[in-house]
Amino acid sequence: MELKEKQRRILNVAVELFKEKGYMGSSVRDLATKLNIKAASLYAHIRSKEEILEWICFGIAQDFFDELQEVKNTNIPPREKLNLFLDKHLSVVLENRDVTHIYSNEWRHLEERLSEFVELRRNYQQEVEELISEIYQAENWDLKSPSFTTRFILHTLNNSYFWFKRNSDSTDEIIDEIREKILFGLLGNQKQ
Amino acid sequence: MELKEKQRRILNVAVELFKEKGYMGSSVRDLATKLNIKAASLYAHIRSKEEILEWICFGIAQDFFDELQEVKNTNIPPREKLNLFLDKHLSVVLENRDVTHIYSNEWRHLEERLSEFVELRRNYQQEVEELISEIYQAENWDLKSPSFTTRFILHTLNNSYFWFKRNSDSTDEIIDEIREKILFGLLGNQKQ
DNA sequence: CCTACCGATCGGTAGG
DNA sequence: CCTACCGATCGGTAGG
Repeated sequence: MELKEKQRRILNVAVELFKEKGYMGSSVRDLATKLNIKAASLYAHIRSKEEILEWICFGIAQDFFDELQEVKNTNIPPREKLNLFLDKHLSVVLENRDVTHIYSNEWRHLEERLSEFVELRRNYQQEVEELISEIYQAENWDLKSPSFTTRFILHTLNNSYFWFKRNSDSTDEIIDEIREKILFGLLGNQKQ
Repeated sequence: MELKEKQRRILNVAVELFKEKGYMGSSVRDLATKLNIKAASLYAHIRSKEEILEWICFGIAQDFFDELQEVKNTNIPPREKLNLFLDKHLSVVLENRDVTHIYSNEWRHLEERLSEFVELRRNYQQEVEELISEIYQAENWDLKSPSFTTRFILHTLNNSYFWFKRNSDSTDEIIDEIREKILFGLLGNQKQ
């Protein structure tokens, strides 16, 4: 999925548009207008509207996979590995908020490559579940339902950008705050 | 917003449809087909497609408000009040998963009553924030950022149905599990 | 509840 | 990159 410069520009503008109006609520004419060209001219660079959605969904999915591989290849204690995974996944999310949002909410409008995408996501979830299980086992923590816990983690990470109104804090501070909430919840780190 | 029986049936079928295809991805013809009537016949019961979205979004918003009022009017210790709020809000969510999903993700497609909806939601968030602040103050817990914490709570509650693949557990068990995750996170209740 | 129909807009193609 | 245009579908109305 090597994109040319023009395609990259289309992608970026489309992300903005889809984020604002949703994929189904955005027309190729809307997109063309934002790019200061006519709708028909888009088709010199894209096969279809859906192809742009594929760029978005499969691109960020690949980023998540890459980051996971890095974590798995690192040789550090389990508890640090958990933190590293949370931090790395969060970095990808926070550096690609709009893309992550579209990835999370518009993937079902993929048609041609829908089943491929669903399987990719299932694989990712499966691999994260394995990582989590290993960590819990090594630390002797109690893991009631690995798949429930994995979905909790991924969904919470993928939507954490919603908790912020604006970018007043630095990304590192945001990551710290979210990691603490996920690990210890509302009260887990309160002196009760 | 008193709905007649026919309207209630339209509402229920629309919720199913919007959940599956999204509001913008659902046509009034799709909806009519599911109801075994012609698209034009719908307009004897609805003013517009948007009106159905209004029923969904404002209806569940009212449910959330009602539940919050009940919690506020109850005279119990602060810590129990927090649990009660979490349980009550979760009940509404879990008993109305599809409606909550549409409320969370499709509200921006309201046009006529968009600003009214946005204000209603801001008010709700504000009232929850007050409740949370009172509870933290009474318990002498540390509340760094009330509005961050409130958004964390609401967003986590509103999306918790995603963590479950199927309805194998009873709702009460689900509520317990989610409440624990929100209060104590992944590790807060582990013997470390 | 239906048939018949409206203007607007959709994603996309032909041809330059 | 454009103009010109395609058939399909959109939300919705008229009239019964």
